[in-house]
Amino acid sequence: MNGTAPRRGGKERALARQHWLVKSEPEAFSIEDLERAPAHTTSWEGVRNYQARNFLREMEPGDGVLFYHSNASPTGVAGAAEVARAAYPDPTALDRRSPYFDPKATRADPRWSVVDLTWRATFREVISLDRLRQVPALARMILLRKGNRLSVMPVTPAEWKAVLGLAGSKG
DNA sequence: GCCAACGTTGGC
DNA sequence: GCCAACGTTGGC
Repeated sequence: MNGTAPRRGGKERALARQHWLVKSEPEAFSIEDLERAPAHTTSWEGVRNYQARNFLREMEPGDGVLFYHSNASPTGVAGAAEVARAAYPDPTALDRRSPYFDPKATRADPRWSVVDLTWRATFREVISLDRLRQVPALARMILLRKGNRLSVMPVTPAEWKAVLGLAGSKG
């Protein structure tokens, strides 16, 4: 008993994959861009909101991610991805030439995090906001709450299932 | 382009 | 610690 045995943070996390939604303006980075990226994978850079960052830090490899197009036509869920690598420091926060540079970030305290995401699917049609709002199972989705501006947010298993169901059906 | 909603900053 | 000013997000 040397007290160094690692404490697993609860079995529930090891058993249950979690689900998330990330937003992106397709003009900046779209689901098609992710599909075309090397190894279908990108690091999710530039999150500069603490609540969103904290969600990034909860992600684990294998978690499912809905990919949402904001400021688009139509705006809506455009595809799905998967967490490929858990959170690590966002290098763009320390890069003076990056639009995401944060003068308050330091190597000792980088402040911001990224995860790596791998493309899983591009939906044949974007599931529009209007469509999402019609689905009773999604009534409480964070995405649909008035005034919501989070760019990274959790999705319940039921919501995940419902959205993928819409993606698989004709709409 | 407009504007509501929200987060952050900074003066006090 | 309060809160007004400001900047940003994102739907329309």
